[in-house]
Formats: sequence, structure tokens, C-alpha cells
Amino acid sequence: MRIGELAEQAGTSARALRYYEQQGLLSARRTSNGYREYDEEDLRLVREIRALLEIGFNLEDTRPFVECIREGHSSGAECPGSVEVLTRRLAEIDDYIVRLRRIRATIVKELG
Amino acid sequence: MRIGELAEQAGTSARALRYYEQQGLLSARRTSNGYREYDEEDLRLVREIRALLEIGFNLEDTRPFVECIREGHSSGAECPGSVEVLTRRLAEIDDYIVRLRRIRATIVKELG
DNA sequence: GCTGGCGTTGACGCTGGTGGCAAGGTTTAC
DNA sequence: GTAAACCTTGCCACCAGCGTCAACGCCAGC
Repeated sequence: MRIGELAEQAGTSARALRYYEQQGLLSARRTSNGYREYDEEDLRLVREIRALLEIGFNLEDTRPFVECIREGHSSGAECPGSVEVLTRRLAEIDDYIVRLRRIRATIVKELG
Repeated sequence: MRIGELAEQAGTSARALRYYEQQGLLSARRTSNGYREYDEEDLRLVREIRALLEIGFNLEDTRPFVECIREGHSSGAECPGSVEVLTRRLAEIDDYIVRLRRIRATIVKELG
């Protein structure tokens, strides 16, 4: 499939896909006319990237997951690098929730 | 006091103070040589701004608080505009905490 | 052969809150 | 008198993840 269709299937934009490629997260065969050509695995890759972005990871964080899938694993979370990113993010979320609770208490006090 | 001292007292930078002025949050008398001159009320104002920024408000959100203090209130949170901002932020925080909990559960599942 | 809808690269814009620098003027200390 | 440390305005840089436009190529349908 070409970039427009991949974008639509993955719920993103062609611009974003070119950006991912520029960041080394995605690669594409080229047809004779220079168009990028993608397959189903690319679609899985992009969906993984989007899912991670949606839960607050940045693009760099998705790299281990992408590499994991590229190495043949069915889930991007199966590799040590991915586990490390997930673990780190979990700790960040916990810290953040604590911080938000403190801020919430401050605001409630202000409003009280 | 001049901008450097105000910055130090308020725990920020002269650059930030000039930016607040540019955004209409701060105003300064000028001495004959063109230097900005501040007083204790300005210090209170800037401390209020910094405190709000630190708990996740953006500069625009601090405006009602600044105006509230300028109108003579001892606390910037006493005016309706400030209360509205606080209330809105409270709702945002609650939504965000819920969202973070969901993401946390997702990550735990991935790790499990 | 022409229009419209794809694709390509390259480059600039955006958001927010500064940091940093240039190129000057002022004040303070020795 | 001179050096350091302040101040002024103005402008570019930055972070991320794109959006958007320019200027062009490719291809299908009529």
C-alpha cells in the first residue's frame, strides 16, 4: 500500500509517517516512480507507535518496541529495552499521580 | 529594586520577568536611566505567578490572579475569575488522574 | 489532452516559556 | 580610569510532532 492508505489505516497522516521515517522508526521500499510502498508489517509497526504515543510515550521511547517487532516478536513489549521503557514510564506515572494529588489538595484548599 | 534583584527574590530570571511584562502581567516604573524599578507588591505578584506556574497553570491562567491582587485583594484566589480558573483546573486534574490510572493499568498488563 | 488526486522533497510555522547573544548604555568598586 | 557587573532592546534558538505550503512528478479517468 502507499503512504496515504497506510496513514488512513493507522489513523494518522502521511506527514507523520514521513517524520517517523526521518527519525529512523519506519522504512519503506520504493516503487519505480519513487513512491513509498508499505506492507502489513509496517501497518502493525505504525499502529504500535500510535498506541504508545497515545499513552504518553514520546517517539524516542517507541524505538525499542519498533525494533522488537522488527526482530520478529509478535508483541513489541517482549524485549528488554521495551520492558525498561515501560518500567520507567510506570514509575513516572506513579510520581506524577502523587504530584497531581498534592496539587489537587492545594487547589481545594484555595477554593475552600 | 531592579530587575535582577526581583528575579533573584522571586526565584526566576530577568528574562522571564521581561516576558511577563510583555504579556501584560507585570508593569514597571522606569528610573531616569531607563531601568525597570519594582516594589514589594511586584514581588508578591511574581511569586504568585511562579507558584501558579509550578502547579501546572500556564501564564494566561495566572492573569485573573494577578488582576485580583492588583485590585487590592490579599490573595489572588479571592476573585471570581481566579475561582473559575481553579475550578477548571481541578476538573482537568481529576480527568488527568483517571486517564493516568488507565494508562498505568495498560502498562502493568503489558509488563505482566 | 486535461483535470484531479495521488505522490515527492524542502522549508517554514506553531506552541510556551524561556536561554542566550549582540551591541550598546550605566553604575559601582577599586 | 578602568573593569566588572548591572541594565536596555531586539532577535534567533530550543523542545516535539507534526501542519502547511511550494513546486514539482506520476497516473487514472473522461
